[in-house]
Amino acid sequence: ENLYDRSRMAPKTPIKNEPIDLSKQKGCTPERNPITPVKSIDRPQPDPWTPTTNLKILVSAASPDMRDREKKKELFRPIENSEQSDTPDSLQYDIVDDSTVDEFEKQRPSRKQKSLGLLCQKFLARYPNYPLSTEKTTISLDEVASILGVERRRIYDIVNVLESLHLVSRVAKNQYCWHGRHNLSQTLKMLQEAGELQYGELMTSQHKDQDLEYKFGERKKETIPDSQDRPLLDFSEPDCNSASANSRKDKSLRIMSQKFVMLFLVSKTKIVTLDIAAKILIEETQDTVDHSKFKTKVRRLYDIANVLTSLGLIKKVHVTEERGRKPAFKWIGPVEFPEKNDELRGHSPTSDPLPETQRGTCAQYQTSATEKQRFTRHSSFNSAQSCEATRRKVSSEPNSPHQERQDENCSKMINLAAVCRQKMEEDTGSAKNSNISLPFSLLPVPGDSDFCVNPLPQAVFPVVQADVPSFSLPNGISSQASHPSTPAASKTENGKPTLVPNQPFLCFPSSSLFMLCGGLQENNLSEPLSTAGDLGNRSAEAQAAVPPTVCQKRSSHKCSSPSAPVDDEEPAAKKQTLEHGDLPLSLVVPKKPSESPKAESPPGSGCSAAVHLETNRLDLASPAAPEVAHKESTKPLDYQEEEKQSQNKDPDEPPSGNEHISKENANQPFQPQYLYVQPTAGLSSFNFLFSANQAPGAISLAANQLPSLSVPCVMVPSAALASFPLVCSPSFTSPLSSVPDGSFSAAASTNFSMSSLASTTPVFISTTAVVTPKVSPAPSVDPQQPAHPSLHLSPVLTRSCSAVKLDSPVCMGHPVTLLKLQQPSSAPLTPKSIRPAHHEAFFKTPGSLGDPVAWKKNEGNQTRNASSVQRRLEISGTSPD
DNA sequence: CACTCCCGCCAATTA
DNA sequence: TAATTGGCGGGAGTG
Repeated sequence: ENLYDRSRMAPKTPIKNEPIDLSKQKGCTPERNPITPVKSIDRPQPDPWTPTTNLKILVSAASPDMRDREKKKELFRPIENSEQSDTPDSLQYDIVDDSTVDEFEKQRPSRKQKSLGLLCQKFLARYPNYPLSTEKTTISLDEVASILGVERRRIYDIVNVLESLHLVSRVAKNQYCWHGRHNLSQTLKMLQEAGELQYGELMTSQHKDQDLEYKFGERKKETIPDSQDRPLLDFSEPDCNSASANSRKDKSLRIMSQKFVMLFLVSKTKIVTLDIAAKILIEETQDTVDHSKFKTKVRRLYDIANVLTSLGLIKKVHVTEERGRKPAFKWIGPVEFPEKNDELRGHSPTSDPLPETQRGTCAQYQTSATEKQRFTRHSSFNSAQSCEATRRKVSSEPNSPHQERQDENCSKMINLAAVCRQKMEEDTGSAKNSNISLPFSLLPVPGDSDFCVNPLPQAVFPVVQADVPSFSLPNGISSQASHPSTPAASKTENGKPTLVPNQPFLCFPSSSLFMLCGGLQENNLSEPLSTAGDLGNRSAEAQAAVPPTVCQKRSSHKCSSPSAPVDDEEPAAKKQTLEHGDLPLSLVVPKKPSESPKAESPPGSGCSAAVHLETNRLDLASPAAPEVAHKESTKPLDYQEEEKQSQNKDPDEPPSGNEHISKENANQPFQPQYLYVQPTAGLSSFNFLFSANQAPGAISLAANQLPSLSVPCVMVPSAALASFPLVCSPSFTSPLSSVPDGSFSAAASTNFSMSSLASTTPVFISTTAVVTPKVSPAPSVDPQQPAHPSLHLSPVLTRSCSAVKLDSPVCMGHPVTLLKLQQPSSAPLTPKSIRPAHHEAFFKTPGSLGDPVAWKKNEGNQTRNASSVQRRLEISGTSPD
């Protein structure tokens, strides 16, 4: 039949047919006519664009076989078209000339030419990215299929994915409506939100998965089945199923596509490997994990990926893991959706103006985490629902099962996420660990196209690759609460560091930095110390100060804490937040009452303290990224904090001073953020990372017990460490700390720094340490000075920087800079040599985090010196849970 | 051999 | 019941 048409057509319309046009247009973005569909109809076939076509026809005529082939798949034409676009016409011509047969064969589209991605491009080329609102472009599947010369089945593949992104909607049978990308950002935003909810945990830990994999490595793979086995998975699905029997739809490519996109949006690295995605999706499905299932999922993912690639949202990359190179896709689409982000952040420089709607969303976010979640869910779904409603049953009522489905999906997703998480945890060994790990997970950011990540087994974390331009994390990823506190300032563009709100880390493009840190809390303090000890560099004292015991305690705390709060719905929200927070913090939030006593100070005080801390952080950051300051300024830290507190409190019991506080701390802190300060004038050679968040309280406990130090900051001379950047951990505040906070006394910091300097490591730094009131080395510290959060910050920083800078002999000879962060006492750390191990170590964290204890022990062992520093950081990250 | 992923059977849905 | 959708996995093309 086709042949017929073609033959006829060809002659007729040698014109440029759509197909051809399409191919070319696509690049451009065909806005040409919205109406597209019509045309296709008009011209049944695309025709022969080029002489080739005619030739082909001739050829086909000549050889029946050929003809058959052609017929078989109309591909013929379309293919040719594609080919033309792809390949020089000359080839075709030549071929023709030579021999019909050969030519034919050659012409015969290669597999690539028939690829879904190419097909999709052609498809997309037909429609304008941003159609006029007025025009309503309808798409006739049959028509398109014929035009493109493919079977309908293929068109479904494309349309389903596009539909998942709301680029099209189904209007009626065989008819879709083209919307273009007008709503794409919104859709992505929704997906991001939904993804955060669903996968946030996971994703935050996305790496986790990877990490887990890494860590557990093979084992895990083996385990995969295990994971599948898990009931969790199962139940998750049930929901889905129960919700609706749309099993079929649930599995739909459409949903998979959305989930897949969510993974990207939630992923810090923006890179998702196929196998991980497949696992996650499978989990959701709860399917038993057979290999076959996995394979099937992967196939589907390729299908989806091809379409997304055509949309320019992702690109293929490879991630090198221990196991080897794995196919992965990197998100290259918009990461931030201005709308919301802006609000959340305050205003991000990068933000684009966006629709009001988004804003609204933002507002909600602010409202409360819980609400936010809901909101997101709804919003996303609603939109989806609406779409669906529209789509499938136009005739029938709006609320179609579809909606339900989606809702279900959402729930599923959530479940899945939970499940996954659990699994992860289990895999990890302990939930705690897993959680912990999550926070850290940074994936290496791929630079460009080929970015390869070398995952170290240990280093889960990633090493951030310098090249990575910038990646910013989605704001809300893990815990919303956190964000607010740190509005992230992301400057990706310049290579400046990006702050990610929730993220514990900031990535800097510059190669020199690495960072790491987890949340910090007392743990941090303690651990770091220990680690430091490991390093050996650092002052023994400091190390000594840090008692391993503390760590343990922490761990215990963690455990307890997690259990407590999470449960209710709110809790759910909270949970997430908490967990996230915790996780990142990783290590533990100590809960000891005893410790806390100081911390115990009334929650309020704690809060204040926290605030201060944050402020401080901000300050630090500010220099580097002014915007941050702005943001903060915009939003008072206090405010944020308060929110957090409130949230925290709710779940917990407010009164319990110690624990409560600790929790709060944990929560807040968990998102340790680091600010990267670019070397400013003064600091020429150093790069600093500051941890942005710290839990104010976190330290507190430690402090009490541990007199010692926390190392708030570490500075590393960039030169020396070429590869290293500095990391500073901000101060932690514990309740106690709060006092100290106030003071940014330089003296204290200074002292530390000095000590620290001793360490071999070139790096150095510390600043504020947490001072224990008692022990604090630097008595001088002012307990209270500080305090004003936002305000202070910037000034402080500047001050500190300038003031502090020293050339310290200590460091490798490099001048050392001290940062004073805040607080009184500080313990200096030493990052030791950092280098080698460090990456790994850091990365590992997650895994290692998994076992805090282990870590501690390890630390004791100090097997890895380098890592120690990292570890610390990591440690700090611990979460109470 | 591993990675991709095309192809189309055939079941689930819809008309 | 027929047509439309779309899950699914065999197995082919590529590197």
